[in-house]
Amino acid sequence: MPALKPIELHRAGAADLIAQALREQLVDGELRSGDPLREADLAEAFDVSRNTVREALRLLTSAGLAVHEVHRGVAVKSLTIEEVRDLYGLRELCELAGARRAETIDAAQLATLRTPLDLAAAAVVAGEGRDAMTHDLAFHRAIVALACNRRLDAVFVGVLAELRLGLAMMEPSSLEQWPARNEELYARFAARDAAGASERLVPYLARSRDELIGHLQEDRTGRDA
Amino acid sequence: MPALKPIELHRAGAADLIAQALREQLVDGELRSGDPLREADLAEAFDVSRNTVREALRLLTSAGLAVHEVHRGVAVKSLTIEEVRDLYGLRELCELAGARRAETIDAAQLATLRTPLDLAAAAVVAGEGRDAMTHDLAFHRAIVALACNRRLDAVFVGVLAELRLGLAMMEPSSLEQWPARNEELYARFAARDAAGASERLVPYLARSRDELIGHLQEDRTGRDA
DNA sequence: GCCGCTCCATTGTTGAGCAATCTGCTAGCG
DNA sequence: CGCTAGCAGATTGCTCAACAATGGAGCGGC
Repeated sequence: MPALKPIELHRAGAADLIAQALREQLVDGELRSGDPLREADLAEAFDVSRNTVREALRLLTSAGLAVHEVHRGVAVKSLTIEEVRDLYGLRELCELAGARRAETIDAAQLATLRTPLDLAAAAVVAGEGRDAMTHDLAFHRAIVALACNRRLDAVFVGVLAELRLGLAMMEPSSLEQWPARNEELYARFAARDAAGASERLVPYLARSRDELIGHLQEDRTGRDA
Repeated sequence: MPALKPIELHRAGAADLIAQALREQLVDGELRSGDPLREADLAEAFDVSRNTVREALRLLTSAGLAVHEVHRGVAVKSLTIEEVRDLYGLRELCELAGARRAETIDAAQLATLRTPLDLAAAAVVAGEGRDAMTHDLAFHRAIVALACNRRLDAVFVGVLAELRLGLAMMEPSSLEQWPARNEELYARFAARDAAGASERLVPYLARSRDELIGHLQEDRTGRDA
């Protein structure tokens, strides 16, 4: 037999499942920045023991999605403007590393870029803002994946997860423009034009960053008032 | 009163302390790749409950320093050659991001590069290989810090921690050459020559990577025999 | 030799319990 | 009226003991 498949089952324990469930509530916007994550509540909600919840919260905390203050508990992290700037800086490093590989891209890799692009476009047409963002981010993840570095992928996934903390609470203003922008970017990859892809990526990210920062500033002034 | 100090106390819980203790045992080489981390043993050794140990192990695992297989427990991670390659790829991205800032470096930043360099040189003279490596890595951390991106720093610290898993088990072969290499690199920063710094950084890292990979291959063949 | 079985060590998870600490409220004081 | 001290409730930090679930090692039969 040809060695069936070395697939790692990576079975998950309860704590992992709960952490994942909370992550999903984060991207769905059901949990907003600053919301407290009380152990007793979660234990009852998920019908597990408080200890298991604590393990799940440790996972979220070390993933950077929540903050933990001793004797005050865990709360959904709220991003500062400086953190957003740093996250986008790191995001740019990751994506540029992927873009650099555009020169040697092959058909299969191009397809991994194409798929989320089509899904995102469909979601935009359907007016599903949240789905559009999910697939848009998947497109960018595929760009990073071109660098063929799993560790880099892991970092990027973490960065996106944290960014979603902020992105989840804003309606993207220019949703309709995304497909055109992404197509333009995709065309550079299809043409194996690494420099062109990079040149388009940087202002793309800068604009996204400024949009999020602007939103945070609005939110902050609104909160102070 | 002028707002005493906005210092974050960041008090640590028992789990954090244990995780830190284990981290230190890792860099000191007391724990080697593959060593099992049994909950009961650690609970007794640190005189805490098994639950607290579990939390600490979760932290180590999500930091990438240990692996966790359900119902089989936690063990110190052992790096594959591919992972080392990926880690060095990511490390290069981080350090190049710092090197790019060499053009605008000021005297204070230059001093942050100088200090670990001197400490490393002293350790080499004293024949303290482990200390030499610690300070050498601090030098590289200072390079990355030039990028003024805390998130990037955090990623880099994680990368170095994982690399130490491999570095801890080998005696660096060319220890005496380090100071000269580092001085050469430092000179490029002092001269605000970003391009020159990058050009020297890349082969420096490549050599370090190949040394580690070579050591891993030796070890692997040795283990199979 | 190989297959299945049993036993043992270890992990996964629970639930209760208590000390430490934070928070908000109230009472007393100037 | 404003302010501080302190009390009470809520919440977390950590422990302990228990039991189920699982994986691996050893063992006997074929």
